[in-house]
Amino acid sequence: MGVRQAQKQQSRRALMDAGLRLLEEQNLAGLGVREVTRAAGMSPAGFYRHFRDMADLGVALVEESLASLHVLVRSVLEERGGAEELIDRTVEVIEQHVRGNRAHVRFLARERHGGVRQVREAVAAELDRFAEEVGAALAPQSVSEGWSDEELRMLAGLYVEHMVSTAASFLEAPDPEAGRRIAATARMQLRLVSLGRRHWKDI
Amino acid sequence: MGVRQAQKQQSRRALMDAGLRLLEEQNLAGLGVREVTRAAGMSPAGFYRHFRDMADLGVALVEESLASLHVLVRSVLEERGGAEELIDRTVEVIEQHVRGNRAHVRFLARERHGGVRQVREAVAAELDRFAEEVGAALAPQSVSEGWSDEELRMLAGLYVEHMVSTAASFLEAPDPEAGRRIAATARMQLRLVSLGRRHWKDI
DNA sequence: TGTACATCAGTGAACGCGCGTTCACTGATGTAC
DNA sequence: TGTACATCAGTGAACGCGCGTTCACTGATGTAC
Repeated sequence: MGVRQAQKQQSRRALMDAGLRLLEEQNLAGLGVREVTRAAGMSPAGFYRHFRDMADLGVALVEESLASLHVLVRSVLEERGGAEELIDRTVEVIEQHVRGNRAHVRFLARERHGGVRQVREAVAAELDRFAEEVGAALAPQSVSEGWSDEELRMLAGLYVEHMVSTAASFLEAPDPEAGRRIAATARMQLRLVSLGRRHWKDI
Repeated sequence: MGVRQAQKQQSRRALMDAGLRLLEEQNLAGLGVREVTRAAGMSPAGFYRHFRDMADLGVALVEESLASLHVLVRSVLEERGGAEELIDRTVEVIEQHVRGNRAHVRFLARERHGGVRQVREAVAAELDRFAEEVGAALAPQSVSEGWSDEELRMLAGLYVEHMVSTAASFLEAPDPEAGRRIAATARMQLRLVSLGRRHWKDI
């Protein structure tokens, strides 16, 4: 990649970083081209060398945010161990991810039901893919014996939804103590779901 | 109430209705005073006879939206019957509520993690109150024997979170068939949680 | 009931401002020979 | 290596526009007697 390409890439990053930072306190729909370019140290017109409009930048941010979330989900699904350890590990990984990617997580929580259709749809489509992936990982487990595709999808959806809402809760935690309470609650909830899962086929 | 008061009330309603309608397609943070007054058939300056600013109108809408949700939650909690009927009834009530209050539900989903702090906090506080209320209703049930306050709060939180996410799903359903799928999934998820709940004290 | 005055919801004009987008441009980087 | 031209990321000025908010006002409603 030539110097010019590298510089362009750098400017694009600066715009996305500025956007991400500004979006911690406001909605994508309320974010302005001038605002972002100002924060990125660029002239307003320069924005258009990278994005068609703000929605376009939003979609780019969704892709980036969900890519890092994808890594997270995959890593949890690959873990092996007893139910209890898996639950502890899951909650721990969510908490760490939120800590390390506050802006991305906040952006997703905020724009998931936000005012920009393209962005909403991108988030929804990606969460569906997560659910599918989780479902595929649950299928071969012995506890899932006799489960239909529909039942697996239902369970996967419950897990994904729980992950999202737990991440959003961590985001709002005002202090470490609140974080610990959220983690404890999330672990109990996962334990309860796991129990229900084990007894699903008891008739 | 005199004629003048009644007319003022009517104008206030017109502003809130216009806001609610406009917020189906955008965020509160992106909504303008002129936009709302135009939609409500009032001059821009008239807005300030009713609200300090848009955030103020937002908080009024939260209160209204959550009042109707409160009625919903209460009605479900008061129902009596077998676990299976209660689950069916719960999902049915959620679906009906979304059908009859689309704009309010959408507003809540959108602004729960939206860009206006006051509004976010109002929603969070009210959802906490719901969870507490649900917890109080669960406590006396025989299945809850031996459950600590913490455990009851954890379960109540799971139910409230599930209600919110199910309502949001109904909102996005493009056709009746999708609605039926969402309802079926929600019922199964509640059944699974109910199973976990019954086996929570099995050691 | 009638009259004189007070209240105040809603108006219309005005303000200064920052917005998104366009344009011709500049000058560093890339390419062909 | 050097030269001549092409590309194109980023600039700075300009545009027209709708914004939030203020202000003095109007006229219907309310109140006191």
